[in-house]
Amino acid sequence: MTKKISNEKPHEHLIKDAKKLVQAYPKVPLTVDCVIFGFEENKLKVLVIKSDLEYYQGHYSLLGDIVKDNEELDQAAYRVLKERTGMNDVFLDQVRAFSHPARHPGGRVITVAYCSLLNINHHELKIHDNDLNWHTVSTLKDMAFDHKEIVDECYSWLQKMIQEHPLGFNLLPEKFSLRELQNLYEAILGVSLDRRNFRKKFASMDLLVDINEMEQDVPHRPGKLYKFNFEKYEKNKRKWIGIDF
Amino acid sequence: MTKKISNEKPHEHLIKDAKKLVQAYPKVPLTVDCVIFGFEENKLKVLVIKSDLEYYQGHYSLLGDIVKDNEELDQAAYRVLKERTGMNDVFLDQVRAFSHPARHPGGRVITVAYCSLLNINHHELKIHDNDLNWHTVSTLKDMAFDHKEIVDECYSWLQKMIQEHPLGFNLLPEKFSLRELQNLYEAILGVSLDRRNFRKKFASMDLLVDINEMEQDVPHRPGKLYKFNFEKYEKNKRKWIGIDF
DNA sequence: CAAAGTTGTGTAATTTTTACACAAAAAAGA
DNA sequence: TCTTTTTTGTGTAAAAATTACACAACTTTG
Repeated sequence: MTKKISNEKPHEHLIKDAKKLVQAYPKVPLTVDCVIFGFEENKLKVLVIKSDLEYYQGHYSLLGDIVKDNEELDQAAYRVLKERTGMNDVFLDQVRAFSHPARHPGGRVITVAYCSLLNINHHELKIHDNDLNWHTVSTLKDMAFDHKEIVDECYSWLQKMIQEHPLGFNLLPEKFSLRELQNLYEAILGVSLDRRNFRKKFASMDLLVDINEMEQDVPHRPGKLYKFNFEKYEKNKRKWIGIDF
Repeated sequence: MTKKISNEKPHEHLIKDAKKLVQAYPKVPLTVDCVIFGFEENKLKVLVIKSDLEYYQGHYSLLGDIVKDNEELDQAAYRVLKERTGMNDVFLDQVRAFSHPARHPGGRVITVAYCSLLNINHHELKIHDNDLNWHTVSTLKDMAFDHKEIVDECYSWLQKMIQEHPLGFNLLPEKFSLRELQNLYEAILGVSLDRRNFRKKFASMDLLVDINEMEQDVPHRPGKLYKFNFEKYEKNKRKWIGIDF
């Protein structure tokens, strides 16, 4: 009944010209910023560049760019990544938007932060720019804009994500030893883990493939090398149901 | 050494005028959209409104608005919430940005999705607009724009979050029975849970306060009422370390 | 006052997590 | 080539968490 009445009501105030509507919207400059993590010498690193703003002279900044007309945010982030590192097919995920009106000294700019993980020693990785460098995350400070806040947020995001998803492998070479894997977890989570339990855990997941190779050129007894079986993981991804807080 | 050289290098190409730089940036219209969840008759609901675009005549749309000049995204989302529901102090969290170039028929509009949880029966809740209504999440379809995709994403987000954080309580009255709490979890997660184990779990958390009241006006034996102890939760929030994927 | 429906509770079995130590392998250096 | 150093690789027992499962007491309804 009620439905009928509302259906019969003439559609007053319906907007016919969507284009005109959108043209009247206020517009803001929009950028993406990439927090590109790497892992080297048992430390989590992030790729930064010297700010090109005089205002932030000497401070580091994240790699970012404006979002182009008709460009998706993900696309823009991939573009930044490709332009700056030469890398394709890198893990990348949106974290969140940062919108403080005064976050940019040049006026309002909203940015969407992306988190990316790559292997610092990947042969295709090309860091062209001299001012680009891998900075240890734990010693970062005085960044340009709100970039420190963005890094902090992405770092927290990463800490949570590597416990729930096999992201960490993106930071390692394709072949890695269990020790390297454990070092990665320990460095990122900032804890030390029991070696036997760590190995048992990964063994029970049955997602590491023993490739029958050993580490080379290590100054100690070499460990076995493994690959991560991404296909198997994708197939068996388990839906976790539980309540825990 | 290298450091010294690069320090001595004159700071060529430093941008002096940040304002001019930003003025040259392309700009895009930006909106927020709120996925406002409620819980009623053991079903998860979402607040929707008939689209005011002729293009989407008859389709439901989320509650959203443009982001104003110098307005933070969070602020804009709170404003939408306040204007549409009359509610303050409601749980609200950013989920992610949606940026498909063709997501709006009027041209490019990027939107940032927020997820909000409120008690449908809260006495301060005022749904002024006749076209506003609470729609069961599971039967939603044919929404305007990419709003169905946004709802789906927020629903997934909610399923994950209620397992890790005590968000669910925002959907219930201040005083609730364990049965109501369990119904909430079952409805949102789409599973059925063992009653004894569910109660044991919450009892072991020791975050529910027995307020020595009983349910009123229920057509069966009334259950005890509880409140959630948010203060205690905030104090004892545990940092979970574990690897599980 | 009987019937229907719901609350509230405990225990045993299973699974998962934690803590912990030693022998074998390889490299480095004498 | 032998000794030292460092790291790999492995199992078990205790503790904790999760799961499965049934019955009596209470309240409402008719």
